[in-house]
Amino acid sequence: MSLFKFKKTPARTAITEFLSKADYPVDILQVIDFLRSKDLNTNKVTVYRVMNFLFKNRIVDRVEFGEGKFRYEIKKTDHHHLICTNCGSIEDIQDIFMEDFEKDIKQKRGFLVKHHSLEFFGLCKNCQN
Amino acid sequence: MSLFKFKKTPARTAITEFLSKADYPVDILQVIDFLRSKDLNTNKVTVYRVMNFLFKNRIVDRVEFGEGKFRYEIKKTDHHHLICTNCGSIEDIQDIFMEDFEKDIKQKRGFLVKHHSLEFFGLCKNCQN
DNA sequence: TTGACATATGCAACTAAGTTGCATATAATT
DNA sequence: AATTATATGCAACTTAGTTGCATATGTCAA
Repeated sequence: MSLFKFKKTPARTAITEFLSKADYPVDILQVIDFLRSKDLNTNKVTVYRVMNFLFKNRIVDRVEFGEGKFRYEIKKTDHHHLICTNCGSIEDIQDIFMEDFEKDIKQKRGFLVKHHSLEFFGLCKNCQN
Repeated sequence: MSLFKFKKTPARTAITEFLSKADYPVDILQVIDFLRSKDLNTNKVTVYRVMNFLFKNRIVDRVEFGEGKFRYEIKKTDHHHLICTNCGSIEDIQDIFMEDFEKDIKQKRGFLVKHHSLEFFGLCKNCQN
C-alpha cells in the first residue's frame, strides 16, 4: 500500500510539471491555457481544486501581487519577488534574510512569526529608461 | 477656485473619518457596515469608487493578507503588519527598515524598487497557548 | 443666489475569481 | 476483475469588484 492516500491523476501530473517548469508564479488562467495547449481540457473547477490540493499539501506556494487574484509556484527555498510595475516581469530574489527581524518581533512584541510575505515592486533593468 | 477639482461629499468624508479611526486595515464590508450604522446608506458601487479614489490619490494604502480581498488603511509612515492566523488580529509594526535591501537590489540586480509589501503571519501573544 | 457644469452617486447589469453539491468516473488496492 | 475511496465534470452559486448610463450634487463664477 502506498504512503499517499492521494491519486496520481493526469490533471495533477500535468499541472505539477507545468509549475515545475515555470520560472515565475502563474495564475489560474495560465494553467488552464497550458492544459488546453496539451489537449488536456480540464474543467476550471478541477484546476482550482488541484491548486488547493497542491497548496494544502505544501507542494506549491500561493502569492498575491495586488492584482486581485492568486498566483502559484512550486515551493522552493525561501525567496521573494521583484515585480516590474511597467512590463509585469517577475524575478526571484534569494538573499534576503528575515530571521533576525522575526526573532526581534518575538522578543519585543511577543508575536510568534510562522511565515511572511515580502514582495518588491518597481522598475526592472529594461524599464528604467 | 480650490486647488482640488474633487468634491467633498458625505460618503468621502465619512469613509475617510472611519479609516482615520480604524487601527487596522478594514475591508469593504466593514466600510459598508459602518456607513449603514451611521444611517448613511451608501451604494456599494460608490464605496468601491470612493476606495479607488482614495487609493489613487494616495490617501489610503491597499493591502492583501491572502484572503482574496483588499483591505484599506489611511496612509501612514512606513510600517508592516503582524497578522494572527488564529484569531485574525492585526497589529502594526514600525521598526523594520528595508532601505539597505533595496539599495542592494539596485546595485546587484539593477532593479529599482519603488515600494514593497511585507506582512508577518503567525500567532499573537494570546494565541500561543 | 443662482446658474452652469463638471464630478459623484445610484441602479442595474455585468465580469472575474473562486466555491459547493451532487452524480459520475477513475486510480489504487485486494 | 471487483471494490472503494478519491477525483472530476457540470451546473449553479458566491463574493469581490467594475461599467454604462441617467440623475443628483458640490463648487465656482457671475
